[in-house]
Amino acid sequence: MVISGVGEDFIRDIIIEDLKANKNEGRVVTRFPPEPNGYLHIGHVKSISLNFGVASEFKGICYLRFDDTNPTKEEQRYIDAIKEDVQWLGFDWAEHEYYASDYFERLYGYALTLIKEGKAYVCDLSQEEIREYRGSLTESGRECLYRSRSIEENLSLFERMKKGEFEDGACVLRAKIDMNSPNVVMRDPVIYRIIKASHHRTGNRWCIYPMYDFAHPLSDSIEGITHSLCTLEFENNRPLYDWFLDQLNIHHPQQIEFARLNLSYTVLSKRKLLELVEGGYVNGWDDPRMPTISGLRRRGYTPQAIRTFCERIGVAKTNSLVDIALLEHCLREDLNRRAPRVMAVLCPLKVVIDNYPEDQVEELEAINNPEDPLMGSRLIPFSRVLYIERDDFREDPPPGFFRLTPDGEVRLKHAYYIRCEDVVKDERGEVVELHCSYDPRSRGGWTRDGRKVKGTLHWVSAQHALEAEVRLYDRLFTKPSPEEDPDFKVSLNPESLKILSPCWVESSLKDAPIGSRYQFLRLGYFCVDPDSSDEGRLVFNQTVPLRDTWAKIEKLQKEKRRRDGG
RNA sequence: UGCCAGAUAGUGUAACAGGUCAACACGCCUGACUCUGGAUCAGGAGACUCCAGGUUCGAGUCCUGGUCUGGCAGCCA
Repeated sequence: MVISGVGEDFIRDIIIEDLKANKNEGRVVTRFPPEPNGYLHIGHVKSISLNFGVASEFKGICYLRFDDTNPTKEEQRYIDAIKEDVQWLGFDWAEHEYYASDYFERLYGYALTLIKEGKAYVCDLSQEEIREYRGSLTESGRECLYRSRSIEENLSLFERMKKGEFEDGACVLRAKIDMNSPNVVMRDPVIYRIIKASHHRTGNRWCIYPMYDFAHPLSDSIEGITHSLCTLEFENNRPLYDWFLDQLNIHHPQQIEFARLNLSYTVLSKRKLLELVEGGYVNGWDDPRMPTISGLRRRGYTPQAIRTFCERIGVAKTNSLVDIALLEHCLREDLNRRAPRVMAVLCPLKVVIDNYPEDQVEELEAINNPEDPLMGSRLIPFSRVLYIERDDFREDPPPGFFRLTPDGEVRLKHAYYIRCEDVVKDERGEVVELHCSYDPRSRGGWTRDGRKVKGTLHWVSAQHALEAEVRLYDRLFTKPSPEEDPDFKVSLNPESLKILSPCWVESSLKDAPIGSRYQFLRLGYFCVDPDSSDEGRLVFNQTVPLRDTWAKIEKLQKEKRRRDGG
């Protein structure tokens, strides 16, 4: 029952203690309760992973419950998207798909019980008046005269609310608790409001809807939840959560709060993500730059990488900001194992092998994944005209550069050693073509003479290569915590998307299915974007670049030069 | 001048009911290896555990008092 290795946290500690004490007869029941008013993002995965993880570790069960108590904000399409995302992540709620709206009748009954016991009343105060009467953080509130209405009157009024006799906002049902409570949440909170709007599941059956504070604990109780895990901002609401359950004297789950995930260089709030979508700052909820599940999926993230990440960040009560580098590390770790290697040239530079026969084509063997021999190998065509990466040639190489240079020799991966013999430039002095010679003895990328050739380049045969569009992504924001600005959009990264075209990829990618992931050798991981078409249009998304030691060295060199240069 | 919560290397988490040199991961730095400057491997730097007192043979862990940070005044969740 105790988890091996990592995965211990204060919540699991509590559950272990509860189990020892035989609380809940040894059952562990959790739930993931999204409101269907937006798309899931990686912050939600922390909660999903916790709830489903805890349940499975303790031989319990986790439900998926839609918290759909506000018809003005919720939509069926969000429910569909949420289900797809949770499923894609690999979590299984089996037949336990529940809706708070399924409990509306029972919740209404509980409200009647409270009224009958003199613990709830209908209040006619306007929204502004309620706010005034509530007092402030430092001053206690005041009781209004509606608070002393008779039970009969409350019953009849509430009935009329339900029947639709009043307009939206005309009155509300409130719990009668304590207007002087130091906790503002307890100052007679609203538990039912009138909303004459069609609900995505109950249609027009109801015109009164329960508030979260009322619906949530009762839904948890109805379902027999044992541990109700939620984020820190609900800490203040816990006394109210407990109050309803105590007053109604029904099954009482334990609410436990943990810190939500914050990730550097992005925002994780539905409201802000919606703003990015609606403001056209990104191309929809599934834009590969978005931290939404659908965005990450389109970007090429694997469910496993995301789940591993959520396990490694741990669960605690301190507000924290997790370095996105950890997410990227988990991603690379997973992709390194599973992604087949292929060759692709993003910024092409033409290379002509002068001593290679004009119309000869050779098929060379290339291993698909050195991390996994079982993935086998494939044949790739080699011919006289090739493309290599522009960055892989320097006419005037900086120290430590061991790629192609005038008169220098490098290895073409899986192919031959080549030597640069001539550099062709256009009228502006731009290098447009390289003339090289190859060493026939080095076929396969190796010679017996013990020659040391340090640089190895990826390449693609010009006549065989497929044209592709490649989309490069960078962090969405330029600051680690964009939310610290009054307008988080000021630190949006203007270079978060770069479109490269034409790029050239090896011919084996011809029928690569949408979503399939590859390592473009020496460049990074890429996946096929849905914008690709059957007619041969190929679009790749950069999922994450490979660690690039040379880029780091060169950056340091440049910085040093700038400093020394004064 | 309210209530609640939190504070451990750059970042995130540990340290089991006070007891080996405060651990692990990411990141960073070295080096080895390598047909990916990838991966892998080996090593290293980095924390007076928010502060000040106290209890104790012994405190990150307990007590007292501070400081700082976060949350709360929707008919949102």
